[in-house]
Amino acid sequence: MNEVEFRELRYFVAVAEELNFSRAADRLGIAQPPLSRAVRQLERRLDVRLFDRDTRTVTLTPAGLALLDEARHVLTTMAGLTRRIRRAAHPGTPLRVTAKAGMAAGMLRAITGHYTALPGAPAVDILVSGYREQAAMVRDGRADLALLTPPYEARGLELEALAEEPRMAALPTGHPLTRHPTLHPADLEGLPMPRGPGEDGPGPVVHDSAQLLEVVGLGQAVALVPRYLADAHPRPDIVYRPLRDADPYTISVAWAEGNRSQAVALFVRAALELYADVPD
Amino acid sequence: MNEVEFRELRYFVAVAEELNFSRAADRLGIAQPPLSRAVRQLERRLDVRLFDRDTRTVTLTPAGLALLDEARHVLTTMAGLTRRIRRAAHPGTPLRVTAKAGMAAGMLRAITGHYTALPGAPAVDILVSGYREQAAMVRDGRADLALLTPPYEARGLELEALAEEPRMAALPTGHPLTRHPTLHPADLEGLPMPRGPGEDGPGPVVHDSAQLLEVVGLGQAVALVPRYLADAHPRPDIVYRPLRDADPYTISVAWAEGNRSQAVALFVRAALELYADVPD
DNA sequence: TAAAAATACTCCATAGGTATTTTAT
DNA sequence: ATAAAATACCTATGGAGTATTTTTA
Repeated sequence: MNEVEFRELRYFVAVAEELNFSRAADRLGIAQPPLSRAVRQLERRLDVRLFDRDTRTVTLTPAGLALLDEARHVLTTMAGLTRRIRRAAHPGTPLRVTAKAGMAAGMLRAITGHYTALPGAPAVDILVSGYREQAAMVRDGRADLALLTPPYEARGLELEALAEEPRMAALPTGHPLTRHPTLHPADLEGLPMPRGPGEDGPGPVVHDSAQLLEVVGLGQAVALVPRYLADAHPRPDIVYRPLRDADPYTISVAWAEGNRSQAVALFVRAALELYADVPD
Repeated sequence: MNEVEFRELRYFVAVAEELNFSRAADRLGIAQPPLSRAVRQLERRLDVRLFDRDTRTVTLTPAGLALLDEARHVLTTMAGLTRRIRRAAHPGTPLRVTAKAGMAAGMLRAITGHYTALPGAPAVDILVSGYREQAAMVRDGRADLALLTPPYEARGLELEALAEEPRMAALPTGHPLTRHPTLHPADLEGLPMPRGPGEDGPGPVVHDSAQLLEVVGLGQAVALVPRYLADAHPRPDIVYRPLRDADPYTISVAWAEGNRSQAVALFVRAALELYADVPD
């Protein structure tokens, strides 16, 4: 037995995240000594030191850092695979599609309608998902498909572009820039922009588009939003202005790399039939 | 312990490929009963029947078929990860780059020269690889990087486009189509084209570009080849003609998804500095 | 009847637990 | 003095082996 096992990767990731064997063991629900031994065994198998450790501090070696990223990916792939296979076996389970609240309204409803009319198509559950959570939900199998807008991490996903939405600048009413009928991305340079949790930079942190519009309306930031969002949320405290020469949002449908299920393929085909106006 | 383990996937894939527990056990170097039990345990864990089996025949269920593809992918990812981490830990190991014989000559030599001049860049080993084997070599960790031309399976890879090569039609001397100075892809419709091992269709099977040119020269087929190949192999028995409106070959540099090693990043940067004439 | 999977059992390698020691702060 | 990893030792789960039975082409 000289092969790395999943359990060892799970243990390694826990230690790498806690940087403390005792806490990691606690989190894993095992005792500390077996965890120490399992990590040592992994190091032996890979013939690599993954942690520099003394009795007070644990730090990742460069090799450990490289492994951490890849091991996380393997684990989520595995989690997703497990969920998908479990579901695939029980026929009649609805397809789970996730999208941001705002965009889902029109586009996802249209695709779903078109899809469920097809012969042999199962029911569709629409999942609302948190800020920038769609890609992760597809990767780990909580959803079968997602409608995505950038930015997203494409790793572990397969994508098909569906549509391009022009972007609008959202400005607080009365902002000096609102005097211009159209704006250029450079005009917004240096102004505070909202950011998602986890992103860094200046500007207020927002968790969804409602909060984003709120902080713009209060004059705390300006934002770039796709046009569907502007259309769906006319507000007296916000003025939208079209942007010249900004990259449009490309809205894509995504599914887990390697998912060859009939239902997923049908859904993608339905989506492309309705929306495929983007050249490959 | 309710988690699927790596070993179970290996066992499952062996049985799925052999469709015979005894032979699979033999291949795995274990006895048949533990293999049967391991597969049953996997089925219990996934709560899915993977094989329909009686004592005479073993066949994959639809769920099993779906799992096979994904399990293979997880196994090669894991094999690649292991190789990469093992190598990453021993500094000074040369970077392994693979490409087809024909193209490697110019492009890979140029990139390698540019790369090795950089400070901190390790040596580079150039690996020759078999027909359409480059992507697989990167996925399973035998190579760190590859120069690829279509068609290839992008799963598990990250890519950066480097250059576009126009395609030429390779025709046997004296072929009626050689009377036209340029051709259109439609002109070749229906003619026998060489194919790689594993591809199906009419036309002779070839393993490398030398064989490909040979069968063309013998009048057994016509072929589409990138221009560098035409330039490198002028032959009296073959006439090359430019193609109008054919998709060019996009030559890309590829590395394993998630490989964030310094040396790989440097190499990609060196490649892009020399060849990045392709818009993103 | 013969080939192949399942069952029954035995064994032992190893994952995991408890108690203790070592080490660095 | 203390927090945390390593070591020592024990237990038991379950992975693997051998022998045998069951099943069906």
